[in-house]
Amino acid sequence: MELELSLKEKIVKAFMEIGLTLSVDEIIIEHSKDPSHGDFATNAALKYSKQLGKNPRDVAALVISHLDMDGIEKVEIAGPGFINFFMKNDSLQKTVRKIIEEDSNYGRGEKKNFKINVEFVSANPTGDLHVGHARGAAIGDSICRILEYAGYDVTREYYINDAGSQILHLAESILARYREILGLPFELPEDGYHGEDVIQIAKQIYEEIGDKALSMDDPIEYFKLRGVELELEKIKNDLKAFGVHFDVFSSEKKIRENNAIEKEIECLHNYVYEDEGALLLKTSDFLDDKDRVIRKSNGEYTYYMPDIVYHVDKMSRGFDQLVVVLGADHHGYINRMKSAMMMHGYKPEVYEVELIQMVRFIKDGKEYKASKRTGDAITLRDLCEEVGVDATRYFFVMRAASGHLDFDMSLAVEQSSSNPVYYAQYAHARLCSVLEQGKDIPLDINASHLEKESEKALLKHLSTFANVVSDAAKERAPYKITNYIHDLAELVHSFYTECRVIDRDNLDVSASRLALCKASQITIKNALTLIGVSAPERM
RNA sequence: GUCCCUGUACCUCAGUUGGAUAGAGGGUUCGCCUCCUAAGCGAAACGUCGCACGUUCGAAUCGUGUCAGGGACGCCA
Repeated sequence: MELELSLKEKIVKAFMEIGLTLSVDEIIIEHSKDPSHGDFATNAALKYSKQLGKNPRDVAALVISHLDMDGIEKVEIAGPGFINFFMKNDSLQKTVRKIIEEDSNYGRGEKKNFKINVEFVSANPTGDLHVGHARGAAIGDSICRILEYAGYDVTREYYINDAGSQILHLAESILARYREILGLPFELPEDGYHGEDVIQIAKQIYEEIGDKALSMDDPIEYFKLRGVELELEKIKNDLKAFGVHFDVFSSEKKIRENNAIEKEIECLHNYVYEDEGALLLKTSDFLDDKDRVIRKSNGEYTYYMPDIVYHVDKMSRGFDQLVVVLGADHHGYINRMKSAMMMHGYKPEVYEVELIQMVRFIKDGKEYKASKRTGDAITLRDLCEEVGVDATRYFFVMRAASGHLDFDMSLAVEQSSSNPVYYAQYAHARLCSVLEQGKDIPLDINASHLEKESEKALLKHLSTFANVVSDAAKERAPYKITNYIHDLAELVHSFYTECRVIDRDNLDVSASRLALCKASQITIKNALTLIGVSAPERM
């Protein structure tokens, strides 16, 4: 069993015996930074002394007198009433066996039977994915990996806006380029897409069908369809190269079929009213500061309307929770959608938005704006080529999503300790190398010969992995994983420097240290996998 | 004007949901390879946690006010 959890249960039990019922979640275990404060500490005596009507130090003494000391070396009361726990070595050492036995499942949470739909990227299929999408992809995908690992059922979903006016502009732009290829007079639409990719798509369509589009009844409809397909194909390829896949692609066009929008309006009729020829939804009855237009006076629906249908559809597919990763400019949109969900009787919490803040690129100390190749905004493909997938993913998730991110491109390609990606990967490669060289020595999975401070510090950190995963999942915070990875790599490097692992004259110690190496290697790899970064065996 | 986010070392950011002497990386300075990967380790310097009250045993963390920066507020998506 998890070291911390069993400790929490012991504390709960002790409190129960002195007359206070607590749940395990209410107990906070801290990892002491100062070794003289023990391995773990709790503030529970301070926190609940008032409820017991005693002073904190007395409560601490009482708790200790009722504490099950199995696995605990000694306990101290410190300061105003902290309880410090000094664990027996063997209880820490048990984590080594646990990690090696569970291997690639170490840190995995129990099945929660809780279905979460995570929608991310959802870029319009009208061009390449740019930086904003890239960070959304890295964070969204990492959140999914972490949630799955923590035991949730996760569906990764991409919403394709394939019905709006921007798709019309795309089709018109492709048609213009198509006519250009055929040597016919053409005119690029003002709101069109003027990029190189549109020319490529026109070329491909010409290769597929020759000049047949000219004789079609409705060539625009064809170009819409094929254009979206081809743009989407490129997006999928870029995402695949970035290590991101989706379970479900939902199409706005499909959502609009079968009068679904009209039915939805009928369903919401209690909250719909007309004003100056437009149709509005009374979102201000809920969380919004004003009502929102759902159908313009010219009869067209605003984007908001199919979005409502789409999210109601998601809920009808049986999810307990919807998570949507959006750019920070969509901030005003959240309460609008929550309001619509509430009209359907859902709690507002089921619709949860993770806002992604802007990324600023720094190169050679200066802000860096444009892509080398196209002169336009930096694309996901540019990043994969210039910086590489591992570094890009690591950098994108290493800060809280809600914060602005400075992406130092010079640092990201640097192969040194300054670069956090290589720092972590190097730790993994080093461990692999040692394990390879000591492969003839049988591992001591009881890790019975670990005494040094650096060994114990490493062990302690390894034992907290599952807690970190669970926390990162609840908070939708992949950066907590990168923080964990960094700390782990640091401890590994310290241990490696202080402790000679392979020592043919001292095989007992070597066997224990190799087991510790194996456990560390597994944990680093599992953690890196959670953010989609590779764990190389050699560097 | 209304609402949201941010304010911690020279720079970029953590800070375990209110805990013990506020941390890490970059940058700067110094030391460490005859030995498992020096893509590494160790040490030094760097702080009014924007500011002021309040809540309590205890505040970077919670509340109120205030200052500064960014963003959102369309019959756009």
